[in-house]
Amino acid sequence: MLTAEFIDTLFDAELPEPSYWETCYPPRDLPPGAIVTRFGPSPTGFLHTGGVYVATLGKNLAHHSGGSYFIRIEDTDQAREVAGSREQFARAFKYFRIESDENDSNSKWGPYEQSKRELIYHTYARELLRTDRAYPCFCTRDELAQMTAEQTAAKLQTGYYGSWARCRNLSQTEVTNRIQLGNPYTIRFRSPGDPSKRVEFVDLIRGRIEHQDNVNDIVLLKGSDQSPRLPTYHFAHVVDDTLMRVTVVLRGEEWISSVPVHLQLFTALGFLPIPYAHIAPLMKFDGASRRKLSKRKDNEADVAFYIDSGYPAGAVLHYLRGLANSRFAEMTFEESASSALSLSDCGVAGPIFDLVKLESISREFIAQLPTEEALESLLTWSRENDLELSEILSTNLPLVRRIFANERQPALQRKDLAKWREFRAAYGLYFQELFPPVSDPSDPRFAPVERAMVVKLAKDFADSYRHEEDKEAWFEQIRRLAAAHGFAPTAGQYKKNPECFAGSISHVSNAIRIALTGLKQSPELFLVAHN
RNA sequence: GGCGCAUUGGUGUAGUCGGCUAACACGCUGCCCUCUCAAGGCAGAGAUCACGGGUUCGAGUCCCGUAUGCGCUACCA
Repeated sequence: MLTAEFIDTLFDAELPEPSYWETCYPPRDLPPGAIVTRFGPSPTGFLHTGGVYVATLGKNLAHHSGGSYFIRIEDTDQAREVAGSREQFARAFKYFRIESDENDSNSKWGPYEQSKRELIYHTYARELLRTDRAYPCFCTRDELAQMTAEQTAAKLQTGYYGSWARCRNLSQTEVTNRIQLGNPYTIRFRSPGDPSKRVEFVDLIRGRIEHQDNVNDIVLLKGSDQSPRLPTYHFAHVVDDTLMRVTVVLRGEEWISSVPVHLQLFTALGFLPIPYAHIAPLMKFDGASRRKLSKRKDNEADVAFYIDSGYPAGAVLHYLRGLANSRFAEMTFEESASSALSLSDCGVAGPIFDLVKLESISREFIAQLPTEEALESLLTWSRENDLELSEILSTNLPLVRRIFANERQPALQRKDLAKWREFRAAYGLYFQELFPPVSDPSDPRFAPVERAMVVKLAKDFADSYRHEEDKEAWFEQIRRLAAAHGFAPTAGQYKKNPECFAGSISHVSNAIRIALTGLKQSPELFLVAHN
């Protein structure tokens, strides 16, 4: 066992005692039952859809209980950090309304980046050394890899335990010597685990879970040759969530296996364990099998996919809530946005993230959006993702407003847009800049109406055109036009006696449609003509 | 290999103490409406509730086993 004096030489002489941090971070003054949750993304790339999933649930939980939700950047792996991810995160947090309630300037429980909490971890690491619950380990990565290979070859459990834990009982003299030689070292936890023991704990989503006890002497503090000298996830989780006074740890189910270690750490540090809620990960089909939605393989795993395509946040969030708990899927958008999540009602199997379903929800979402909100949403999206469209829209604002008022009025429920990126294809016909007019009467799109007929129809339509304000009256002139050229004036008549006519009214209106819009499909011609 | 978690139509789920002729939404097919596309209306196909045992008058539901999938087994989170 190392002496207290020796242990202190391993750390900064000014390093505070635990009592200091504990007074810095008192429990929050919150109503009874209030829940504090946190979301801890790592800046190792883009924000994962699963991150938004967990974050929005955590925020819901906190807010509906009168508690607090915060984001803590878990940047303890400096080697894997990707430049620019923090900016990407900020954009995504804003878009999906999962911004932190707390930050370094409005709260005393910060800092909210783990790399800035270095001293806190050091204090507690020193504390564990002092009580002999931790020890310095000089094993190199190569040695560790070698050890794992041997264990695998011998079909033994891999890890740093038992006789494999070579640095577990180093004498103070050995430790001193190796430090003087300049050997870098980590601080490892002296696990009190008993391999024959099983631990039991209650998960807020899954109920009782049983697990083999942890026997691994996991790393607490990473290499002494690094600066800042940061903790592993396990250690940071226990220290931070305790000091930051988190009351429910909501995280992915991949952490279930680590709970025994975490429980040991809470005990070793004299902390009270925090209730866990392990949520199933979003899945994805890959051929016949399913797998976790992957950052590498699936572009819908990157939240930028939704932002750039212009899926409204409200639609995505609604879908995500429904995935977690199907009760939400049955609700209206307003209800689901304002209802409290119940952890025990959450599913335990990883749901398949289905883009088709999202599109359906998103179409409905955009369709029910009040005109002004839809307009605002479209303009915001185009400003950031389609500058050309943005300019066309802003120079034609009255027209855009009219289109939205006529076509996008919620009562019509025209569900033709799942995302704003589709606006060009669906509504470009209203903007001269966005479609090439069809002027060639032999254009194949007019088929089966023949060239000569196209010319006649177009000429007559233009010559006799009257801008009627009533929809039926307006379309009546198309019917007259059709009848004048031997086409059936209604689809019903053509259907009954196709041999009596040159064609159906639909052929005529299609010819007009194409001439007018360049498209084979469009909203009602009456609306086209009036915008 | 060890350990954990999961498994209800194509997809997501509901199915509280066993009473199921297994429900809802999306998707799919057909019809109706209709100037086209949507939307809407109507109808339909699609599930021996992963498999095998057991308990029971009765099992999607309880128990045991198997399979499959996912995860953990890192100085990644």
